[in-house]
Amino acid sequence: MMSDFKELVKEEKVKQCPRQYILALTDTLNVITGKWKLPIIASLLYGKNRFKDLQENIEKITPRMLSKELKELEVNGIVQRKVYDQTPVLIEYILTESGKNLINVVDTMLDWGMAHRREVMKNDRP
Amino acid sequence: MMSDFKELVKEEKVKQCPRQYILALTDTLNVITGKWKLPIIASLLYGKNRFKDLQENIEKITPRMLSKELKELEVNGIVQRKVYDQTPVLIEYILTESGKNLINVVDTMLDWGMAHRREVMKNDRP
DNA sequence: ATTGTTACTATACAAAAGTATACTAATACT
DNA sequence: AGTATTAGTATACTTTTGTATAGTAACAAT
Repeated sequence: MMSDFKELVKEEKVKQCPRQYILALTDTLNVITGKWKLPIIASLLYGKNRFKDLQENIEKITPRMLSKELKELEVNGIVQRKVYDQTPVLIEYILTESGKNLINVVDTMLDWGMAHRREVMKNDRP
Repeated sequence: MMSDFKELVKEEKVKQCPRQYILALTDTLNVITGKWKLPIIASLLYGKNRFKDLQENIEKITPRMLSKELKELEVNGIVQRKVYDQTPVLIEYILTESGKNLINVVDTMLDWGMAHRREVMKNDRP
C-alpha cells in the first residue's frame, strides 16, 4: 500500500502540495528540531521521566533548556506533566500517545541515516 | 519485522544509544531541518530542478538562502549539481539516490503529523 | 538554624539561522 | 552600446536558538 506523499509525487500533474500536508509536516518538524528534542524524547521512551533523571541522562543540558523544551513538548501534546504531592515533590513527564508514536518517525530517520552513510561510503571508494 | 530502534527501546536493560545511531539521526536532522530544506527537497522531487524554477516555486526564498541551502545539500550528498554548457548556461540540481529516498522520511513525518492532528482534535472535544 | 532535596526561574550574553537589498559575471540578442 | 537571461555573490542587519551562571520555593531531616 502506497502512502499519501508517494502518491502525490507520482502524479506529475499535481502542482501544489495540499495545505494540510504542509501543516502536518511543519508540526512534525517543530517537534523534532532543535538540539535537545530528540535526546529528551529518547530519554522519555527509555523511562527516564523525572526532571532530575533527564538532567543526568542528557549530558550538558542546562535546567533552563530542559524546562523550556519540556514546556514546549507539553503545549504541543507530546508529553503530559504529572504532579505527585509528596515530599520532596515528585513530577513525572509522560509521553502521550502521539509522543510514543514519534518512535516511527525516529526510526525512519535512523534507517535513512544508516543507509545514507552506506551510500556515501560506496561512492567515496567505488 | 521490527526495526532497530524499536528493538533497542524494548530492551529495558539498554542504557545507552549506540554511537552510530546518534550519528545517523544527526545526519538526518541536519538534512531536513531549517526553514527551506523540505520545500527545496519537495520541489526537486516534483521535477523543478533549476535555480530559477526553485526560486519561482518556493515563495519568498531569497537567492542567498537558496544558494546556501543547495550548497549544503550538495556537500551532504543529497543533490548533484549538473552544468550544461549552453547559452544562457543551464544548471540542474538532481536528487541523488539518498536524496530520493528521503521521501520515506518525509512520508513518515506526514503520517505522524496527520495522526497527531486527529489525536489533538479527539482530546480537545471528547 | 542549617543543610539537603527536587524542580525549577532570572538575567545577561553568544552563536546560529534567516532577511533585505543591491550588485556581478558570462553570454547573446537587437 | 544597451538590454535580457541565468545563476548566482556581497554586505549589513534582525531574529531565533542556545549557553553560562546564579538564585528561588517548598518542604523535611538533623
